[in-house]
This record gives sequence, structure tokens and C-alpha cells, in this order.
Amino acid sequence: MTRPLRADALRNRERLVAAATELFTGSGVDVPLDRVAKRAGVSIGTLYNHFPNRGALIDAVLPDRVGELDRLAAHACAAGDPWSGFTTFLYGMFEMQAADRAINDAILQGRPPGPTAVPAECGRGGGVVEQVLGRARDAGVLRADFGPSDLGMLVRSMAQVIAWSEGDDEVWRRHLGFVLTGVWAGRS
Amino acid sequence: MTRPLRADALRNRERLVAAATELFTGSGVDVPLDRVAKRAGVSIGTLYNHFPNRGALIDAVLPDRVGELDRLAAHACAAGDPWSGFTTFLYGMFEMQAADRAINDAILQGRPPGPTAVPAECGRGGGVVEQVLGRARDAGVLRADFGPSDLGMLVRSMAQVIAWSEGDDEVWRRHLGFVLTGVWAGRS
DNA sequence: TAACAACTTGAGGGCCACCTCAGGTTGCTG
DNA sequence: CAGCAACCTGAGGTGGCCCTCAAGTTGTTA
Repeated sequence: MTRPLRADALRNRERLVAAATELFTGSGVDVPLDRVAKRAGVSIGTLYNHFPNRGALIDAVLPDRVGELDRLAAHACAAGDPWSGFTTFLYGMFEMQAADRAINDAILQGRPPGPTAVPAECGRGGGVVEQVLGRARDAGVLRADFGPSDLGMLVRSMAQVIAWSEGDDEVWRRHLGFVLTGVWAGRS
Repeated sequence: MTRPLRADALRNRERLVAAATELFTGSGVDVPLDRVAKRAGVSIGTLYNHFPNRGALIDAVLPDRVGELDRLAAHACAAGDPWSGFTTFLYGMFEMQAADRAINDAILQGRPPGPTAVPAECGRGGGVVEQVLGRARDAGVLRADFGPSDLGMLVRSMAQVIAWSEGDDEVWRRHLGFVLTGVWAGRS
């Protein structure tokens, strides 16, 4: 079906993804596409040959990063204590989110009619994430009614908090701490 | 210094504010200014005569609404129980925020380098708000270290949650409940 | 190496919102 | 009511970004 790309085409595509990754990560997913093309050393036309729109480019950039979620979640499941597994998973995840404006922006901008495939990607890793949640719930340390949609909302709200933290991790950590205390079901 | 406006100028200014209030409230603070002018029955040039930029218009629209905060806060202080005073204040405030896209948008978009004077306005009512906080803290029902900046962060994060709730108040109420549980310092 | 298809190029058209300003209109004052 | 300032008007300039496409270039296959 899909015949192999010509050598130069493949090279250009890789350069484009690399340039987009850099710019999206640093300045958000709103950077003019001309700038992405220029940084890739390629014409704007070529960019559009490979990616019909901005969303396609974002979709090409994000999945790599989302893969890290799997590792984080696996690590969390391996932890002895379900609660600390759950919390370190969240802290790790938001650390990643705070370090990469592309991710944070994608979450912020994924307004109700989400344009890109981020939700789909999140669904992919959803299985593992659901495991982390389930383990904490079953152990009775997480509110029994805390579901994936609650986590989704937390991610979105934290994206906003992170954007306001301006690089100071302590700021969003503090806020996250409040919420975690709120969803903790253990005995104090 | 500032001599009184001419009669027609005053009328136009009022019409502009009214039109902007309607449009901002319903469709967010991003509506094209041409549309605001048209709805006010005034030319775009007149709009710029009165308000040099969008921020000035927003500043003219919001303060009315922020005034309601004072009433809410006063009501909260009048409540017998400091904790229920605190929580009903917050629920009331976010209800207002959920009902008015102008407010919610202004909060969401007031990115770190905030353009409009919303923060200043919040500071104005800040005295009363600080009272509500202080009362709850002094009564030992609110974390002793929960300050105004924490409240500010909560407001911002809730703005995001509200935007995602798409009119379903139960959604943001649920999330707010988590956070409130987290900052509650009473004995369970 | 010929010859085709795949790919690239970048000027340019479209769109939309922002904002200006020269000229016309209107309230106001004496 | 004259005459001046204050005010209004809206066509049009500006800028940014989006996206297209006809013409040129380059990899590839035979």
C-alpha cells in the first residue's frame, strides 16, 4: 500500500518533526508553521506536503513523549506502597508536563472539541494508568469513586496551574498536594 | 482636568460597554471588536476613540461583576460557621464564574504577563476575601498555610475545569469538592 | 543514461482582525 | 444662531498567518 518514501523526502520529514519538536516544546504549539519550516531548512510548501495541517504535525510530535507515561505508570505499579506509587506517578507526569510546553499547551488547548489525537494517545496508555488508579483504589488509599475522568480533569486543571507557575515547580507541587490530600482515603 | 463628556459621546460609551458586556459574557473576550461596535450601533473608529485597545474595554466591563464578590464575601462572613462560610463563598464565586464567559476567559487568558487590570480588581475586593480566609484559618478549619496566592491558583485552575465542564455545574463542583477536602483542617 | 514520477520551491492570493486618519457631523457655548 | 471644538465615520492600510499551485529539481527505476 504505502510505498517507501523517497530518500530526500524521508530526510525532510524527519527534519520537520525535529524542528517542530524543538519549537513546540519551547514556545508552545502555536508557533507559525513558517518558522518550523525555516528551522527545518525546508520550504513551507514541503511542510504542507508532509503535514496537511498543524494538527498532523502535533500528532507526529507528541506520541514519543506520551510513551514515557507507560514507563512512569509501570514504575508506579512496581512500587510497594500503592499510594506512593500513585502519587509519584502523578508528580512524575506533571514534571514532564511542566518541562514541555508542547504537552502542556496541547492539553490546555484541547478544548472540548479536541482537534488532535492527544486524547486517543492518552487512551492508549489508559490501560496502564487505569491500573495505577485501580491499585490505589483497591488498597483503600484512594477515594473509591475517583475515576479516569477525574484524573483527566486534574490533568487539565494542573496544566493551567503549571502555565502559571512560570517554571517554579514548587508552585504547582503545592497545589497538587492539596488535591492529593483531598482524594486520599486513608486514615490520618 | 477631565471635562465632562459630550452628551452623545457619553451615550455611545455606554452603548459600547453594554454591547461588550453582552458579547464578552456570551462568547468570550475574544470577539472581534468590529462586532462589538456594530452591536453598539457605532463605528469602529468610535470604539477606538473611547477604548484604545481590547484590554481597556475588558477593564470597563469586568469591575461591575467583580463587585458581586464583595456581596458574596460579606455574606460568607455573616455565616455562623466559618467553614461553611468559606465553602459557600467559593461555590458562589465559581457559580458566577461558570455563568459568565467573560470572567472565566479573562482569568484563563490573564497569562503570567496579565494584560488587563483583573488582578488589580481582585486586589480591591481582596480585603474582604482575605477576611473570609482569615476567619476560616483562625477557626482552625482551614489549613493555616493557605494564603491568597493559593486561592488565586485555585481560581485559575477552576477556570480551566469550568471551561471543560461545558455548562454542567456538577462536573466542576465535584472537582472543587476534592480540593476543599484537601485544604480542610478540621478533625474528621 | 534516459525519462518519469516523486518531491521541492516560494511567490502570491485569501482571510481576518487590528488600527488610523482625513473629512464630515454634531453638541455646546456665548 | 454662529462658530468652534469635540466627536463620529468607515474606507483602507498594515500585519500575520494560512494554504495553494505551476514550475523547477532530484531520486529512482529500467
